[in-house]
Amino acid sequence: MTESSSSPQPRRSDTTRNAILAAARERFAADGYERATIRAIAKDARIDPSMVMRYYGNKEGLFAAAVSVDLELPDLTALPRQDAGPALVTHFLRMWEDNDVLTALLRVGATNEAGAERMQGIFRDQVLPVTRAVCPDPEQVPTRAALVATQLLGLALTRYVLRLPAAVALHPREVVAWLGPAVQRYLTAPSP
Amino acid sequence: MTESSSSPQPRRSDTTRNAILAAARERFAADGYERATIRAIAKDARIDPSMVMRYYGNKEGLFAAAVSVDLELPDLTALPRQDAGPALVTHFLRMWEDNDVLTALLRVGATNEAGAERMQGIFRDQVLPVTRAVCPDPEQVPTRAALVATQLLGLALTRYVLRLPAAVALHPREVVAWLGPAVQRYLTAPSP
DNA sequence: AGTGTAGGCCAACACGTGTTGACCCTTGCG
DNA sequence: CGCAAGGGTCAACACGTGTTGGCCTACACT
Repeated sequence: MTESSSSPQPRRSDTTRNAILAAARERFAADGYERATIRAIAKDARIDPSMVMRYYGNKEGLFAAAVSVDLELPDLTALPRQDAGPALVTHFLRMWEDNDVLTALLRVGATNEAGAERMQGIFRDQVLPVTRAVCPDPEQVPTRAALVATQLLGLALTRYVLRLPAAVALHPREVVAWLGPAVQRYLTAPSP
Repeated sequence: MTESSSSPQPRRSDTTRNAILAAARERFAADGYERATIRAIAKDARIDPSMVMRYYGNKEGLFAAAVSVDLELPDLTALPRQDAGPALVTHFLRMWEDNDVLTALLRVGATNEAGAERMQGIFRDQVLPVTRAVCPDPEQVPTRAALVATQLLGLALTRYVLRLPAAVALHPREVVAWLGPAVQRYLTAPSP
């Protein structure tokens, strides 16, 4: 029970709110924005659809509340520079494996303009800074970060969204062993 | 009753059919499956929505007819083995730049189960064989093809769907220079 | 010419959606 | 106890969707 951190008193309805958010995350991740209906989410949360509106205003508000992403990216300056790539891949893999939100965001980002913008924001606010810490030439930071995103989001897409069998079958160890060096190269290798 | 199916006479309605398909491709690419409405497609084609049903049965049939993908992958055995990666990247880049269908398919694949299955089919029927021609160990073919897909689809996702500014800004030459070696490594480098 | 058939439009149906407002029930406090 | 306030439900609205069937029109063939 958290009471003094930001919201003064725990409301009696918090469990319902959380149930709604959990159900919303699941359905957005599974179905995307349009096909995840408020009625279905409410049903999952064992609640009336109108409660969703009461608490979150409208569908967009629900999505905004349900999908807030903190990649918790590690501080890459803390380890040897040539380990950054594998470390990033490892972190992403674990993050995606047990986090509906990321799949939801990717699915929605692929169809919904607002979703795409949100992903751009995450890239700008979370990926770029971390890249900046590792990459020598500041001018190359956006390019290199974009290349990294290319590879990591491609992994997420094929493995968690499209579910290409061959991509799903990869053992996490294999993924790190293969993608780690590739990402490392995007981060620190001299421009070709 | 009518003519044979192999090379029938050009029907009077072919221009309409093509207009519908073109409009469908555009809208599916721009909006994804659910938000691309038959009414909107019909309007673009300057036609009544019911014509779409007459010619393609239902929305799913329209999608199936509109999105038929031939990647026209080059024969990688025709060039030096170490050029396969850059050649693949170059080909994909050109393919995506002027082909709505691919973006449409990716968008739909991200939300729609049927779309995802279609992408799996393309991977199986078109990407796997080409990889097989280049990759020495047959047992590794699925893995390596999946890795390639990871990188190439990641590029398409960030550049054409999410439109991350830094990914859009990359000059095609840069893309090839950076991704070419990465793809090459996935194809032919010894397993790590 | 006449006529059958394919091309095309219109209006409507059934349904599912997001959203709303009126109405209960429980809780906590005076 | 009484009673306000918030948590929760019900039924309905307005709208957009995929889809259907009836009707009109213009061409092609005999």
